[in-house]
Amino acid sequence: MAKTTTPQKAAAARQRGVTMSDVAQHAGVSRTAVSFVLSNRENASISEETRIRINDAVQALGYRPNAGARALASQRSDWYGLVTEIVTAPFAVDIIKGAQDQAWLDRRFLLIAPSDQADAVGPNQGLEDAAVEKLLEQRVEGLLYAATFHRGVHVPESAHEVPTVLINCFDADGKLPSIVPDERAGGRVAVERLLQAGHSRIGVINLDPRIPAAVGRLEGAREALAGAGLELDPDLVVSGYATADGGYEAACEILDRHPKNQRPTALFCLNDRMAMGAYDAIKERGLTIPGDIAVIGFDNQELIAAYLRPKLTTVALPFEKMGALGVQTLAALTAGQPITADQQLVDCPLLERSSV
Amino acid sequence: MAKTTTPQKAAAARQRGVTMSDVAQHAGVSRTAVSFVLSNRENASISEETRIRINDAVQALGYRPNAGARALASQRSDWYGLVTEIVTAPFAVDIIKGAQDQAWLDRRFLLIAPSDQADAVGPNQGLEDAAVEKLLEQRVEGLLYAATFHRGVHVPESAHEVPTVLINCFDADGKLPSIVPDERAGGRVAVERLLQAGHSRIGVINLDPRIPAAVGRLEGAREALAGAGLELDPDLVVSGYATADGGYEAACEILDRHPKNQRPTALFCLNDRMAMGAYDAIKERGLTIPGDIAVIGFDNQELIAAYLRPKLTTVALPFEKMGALGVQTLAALTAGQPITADQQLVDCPLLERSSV
DNA sequence: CGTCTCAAGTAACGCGAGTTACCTGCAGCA
DNA sequence: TGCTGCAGGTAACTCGCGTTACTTGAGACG
Repeated sequence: MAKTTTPQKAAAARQRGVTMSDVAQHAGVSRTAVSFVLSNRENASISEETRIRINDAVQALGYRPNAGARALASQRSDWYGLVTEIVTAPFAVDIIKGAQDQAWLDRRFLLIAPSDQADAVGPNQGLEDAAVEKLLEQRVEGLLYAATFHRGVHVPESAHEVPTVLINCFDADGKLPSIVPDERAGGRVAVERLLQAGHSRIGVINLDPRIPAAVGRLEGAREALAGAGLELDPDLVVSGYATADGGYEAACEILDRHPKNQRPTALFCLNDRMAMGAYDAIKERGLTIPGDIAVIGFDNQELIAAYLRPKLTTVALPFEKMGALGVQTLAALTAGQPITADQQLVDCPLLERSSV
Repeated sequence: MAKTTTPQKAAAARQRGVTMSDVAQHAGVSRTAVSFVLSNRENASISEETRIRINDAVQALGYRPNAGARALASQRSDWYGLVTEIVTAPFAVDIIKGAQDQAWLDRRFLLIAPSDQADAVGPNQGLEDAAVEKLLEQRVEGLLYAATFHRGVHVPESAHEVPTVLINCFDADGKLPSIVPDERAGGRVAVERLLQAGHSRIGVINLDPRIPAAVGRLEGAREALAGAGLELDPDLVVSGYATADGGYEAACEILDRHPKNQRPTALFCLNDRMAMGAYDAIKERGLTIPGDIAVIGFDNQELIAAYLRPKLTTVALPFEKMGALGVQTLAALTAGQPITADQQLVDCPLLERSSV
């Protein structure tokens, strides 16, 4: 914080763009010397005295390196590209946060390009060609692709020109490394929590059974039950739309289908929005949470989970961590690590609140 | 879509970096000619024939311009910097979306730099120096600063070196242009809607009365009432924390404070989270929405408003529009329009759902 | 037939840096 | 004295592209 620059001087100078040559002239040395000092060159022989003179000149003139010129000369850009539909469909924003923070730590820049393929199906699903093309024009050293929900995607050819890592989705063609949530472990931990609370009749409000999240979470639920010597009762599993209304309807069905004494005492909702609807169904019937019926969700959508009454116990999707891990993985790849199609599973931690 | 490049060839070539010179050589012309064709130069005299030859060469080699080099040579970068805490505190994400989309349309790139000043108070509130510095090193042509909630911010010196526009906040020093929601009009439209539905005893669940949002929205509410010859009853205004719990408590107070016949028949909640809590308070008392009590919110936080039962009628904060407008304003400034400290107000539209 | 003009294109410089190869002078050593 | 070696630098080339000034050849015109 030892800036001795007078703001006026510095500002005025910057307007016209202070270059290394200006600094060199001011310090009475060659531009090369300045370059050596600024890039902290190991084996450069610059006396302590001139090093100081140069640094002083930098301060005095308010010199600021030109990142573009540096990239051009050094053939390295310090930039990663992030293609994502998250900007378009604001869910899983924490992926961006995690990636941003990690990139910032690594002194790299994230160029974010929007993709609007969230709901696309068919040949063009996945990365958007135009976005990738634009990013490659910026000479990004690597690409990240982040999806709003866990699924398989197709990646365009050009993305293979630089190291690429998928976040919250995986390569349908099985060539690229990816970072995805460990849905199965998450489902297991959720149901284990319910078992631990003494529940044995557990209802499940399922998602569309074809998506990876549903498959994994349900599988995990089965494992947990099996661990307690129980089986998943098909009568207690109802699928619905992934919305509050869907959850409401599914919960109504589960609750009304059975006589009181065979009714489940706990509901595992495969996402928080459905849990939100389930709350309504339960309350409407004069039942209490968690007294009469315990509820556990999945996703940890803060706006819902933290604001429902009672607050919702849920399994969190590790968005931020996945984002950070994506950047770290990409860093390793750009540093020369061989590219494999590994799928890294990230833990989904249980968030205890008040609904169990 | 008439790409005739064979993927293999193009990809291989790109690896080593196809330059303009390569294209020139392939087409049998000078590099200058290629440059002229690619930049669509008005007064360049290039015959149709060679123009085609050059374009063919571009396709054949899979040439991709180097954005950095272009910026260096032309002294213009096509980049805007967006400094924001939204990445850190994912609210108002639609500002980013709006800005992104607009920038994309304008063929400009948005460099997003995180700031974590959301809750900072004091001298360092506002833009983060480091983020701005980093962006200026990238030679962005302008800066945007976006806040998660409407407030005054302080901007560091260096941000004044390039055109800067504030989104969802305003310059506490009164020097920079800004884009903010028209809170007052929003408050007015909300209460007018309630009046129109026949309500005359309207309760208000207020935010911290010191923040601009509260001031504006309440002012608007007063205007609407005045328009109907009514006044705001201080007994019907309760402030609370901007959370569901805060709204719950405030609603309880308003509802229980008065005998049944003097109880308000409608609640204007100054944000949706508080409305969420108010719902609970109302339902707990065996009252229905909107039958017994109408509720109107503010913010249009989709996850809440669209999933509450009944769905919440609310006034939307025009995040996306503000983002787009920010980029447009910045474009005008970088194009040479004089910089003024204008504060542009953006309309907050009413979103009719089912709670009124 | 000589000159002028214009279409069509090219050579060469500069943008702001990184990087390599080279230069200079002084100390040490035989 | 003459040679070597090294600390302390510098000149010059390069990155990929925009841009200005200049060249060349062919047709028009008097």
